[in-house]
Amino acid sequence: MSEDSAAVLDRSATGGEACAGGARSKPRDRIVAAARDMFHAQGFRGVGVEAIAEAAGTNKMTLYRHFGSKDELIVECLRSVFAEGEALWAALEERHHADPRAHLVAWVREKAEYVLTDCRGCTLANAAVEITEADHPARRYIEERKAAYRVRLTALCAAAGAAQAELLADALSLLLEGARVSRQSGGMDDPHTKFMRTAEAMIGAFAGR
Amino acid sequence: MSEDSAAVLDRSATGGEACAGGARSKPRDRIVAAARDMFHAQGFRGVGVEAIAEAAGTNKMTLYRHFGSKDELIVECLRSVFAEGEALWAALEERHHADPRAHLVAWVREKAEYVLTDCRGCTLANAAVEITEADHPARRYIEERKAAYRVRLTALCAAAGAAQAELLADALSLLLEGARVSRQSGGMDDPHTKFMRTAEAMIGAFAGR
DNA sequence: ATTGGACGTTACCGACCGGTAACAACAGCG
DNA sequence: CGCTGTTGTTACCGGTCGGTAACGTCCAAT
Repeated sequence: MSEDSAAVLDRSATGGEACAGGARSKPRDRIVAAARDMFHAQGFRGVGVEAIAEAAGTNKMTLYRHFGSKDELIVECLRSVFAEGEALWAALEERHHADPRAHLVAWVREKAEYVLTDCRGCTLANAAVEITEADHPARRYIEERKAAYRVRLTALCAAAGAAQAELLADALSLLLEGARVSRQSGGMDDPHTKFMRTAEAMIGAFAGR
Repeated sequence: MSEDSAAVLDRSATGGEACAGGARSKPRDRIVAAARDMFHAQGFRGVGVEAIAEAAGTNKMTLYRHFGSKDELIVECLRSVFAEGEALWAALEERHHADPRAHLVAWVREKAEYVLTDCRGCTLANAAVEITEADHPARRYIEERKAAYRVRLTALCAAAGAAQAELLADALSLLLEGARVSRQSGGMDDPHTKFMRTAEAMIGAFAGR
């Protein structure tokens, strides 16, 4: 009952690089990997640091040697999540750098698939819902990143020839965020389908066909 | 520091009836009223029963005489929130019973104003995000109510002459849910404005003009 | 006036949580 | 080899939380 979940999630947390041999990744990386999963699945307030350390195959003391507090660990997890999103965006950009409109609908498709796969929504948005302390460091970070994401999506919509790029970008954001939260609260079958259909219809309406 | 917040929220929690004289409403009603506010503002896991009882001008023991557990109280609060939504819907229906399309855009307007006013989103959806236990009684309730709300909105869209009533209803739901959560995570100025503009444009596209 | 039921008050319980101290084991590296 | 920095282990602290027991108080109905 003690070490049954140790080396299970021995992923390399830096990206997709293989960790040579049977060598475990460094404790810090395992901690943020485990914390990301558990925070996402059970909520930030629903997971204790001890459980995180155990799931990461280490212990609480080591965790606190790398992160000054649970709140710092939370912020680091959000950073990690956002970085992953950045990587996905960069991949899309590279694949469709010549055709912004194709980039945009590829983005919609990807997000739709993500909504289909994961039933616990956007970690950033969930954090905003769950972390209510106004001065929590995670709040500032979330706002920054959501804003940054918005200007990028707006730029893409503009590049795709949208009539009102900002309005289209915001509408798409609303739809996506709504699809993710609707997935959690039930009451709608296949929100990702509805998201994709409406989003693509919207792109068609704003950016010609 | 002890009884400074006692008789402050002495609202009659049954609706709009005036409570005659200076008579306080019953403890049970004050408890759910206080709990609703605090859960909404600070999250379900972020508020303790003792704080709720104190804010309601009573004490923990009385709270547990009315509610078997904190989880039961949570469900009761969700029930109360939903009942309030029902009342608002009924009022709209009565005012626009002859014109479903007017009813629909009035609904959009009302929700837009709500998004503008309240910065902590939909209590039902927040609960779905925050309460991660799969077997929590609140989960079942949320799913039921969201589903019920959906069939009603779909019926309204159909009555308003929408081409694809279900798709329109779901799209509006996505937009609304997205607007509410976007209000919390920042990154967008005036989500309610964007919600109203896109929603009305959508109604126009689906239900003629 | 008596009674019964709802409410208030205090104290308490066990469990958990975030965070820390102290010390042992272990690596790599000169 | 010895040294240094990272990790593992255990035990502990204060605080908070959900929930309960026991008893006192008040009011309303009979």
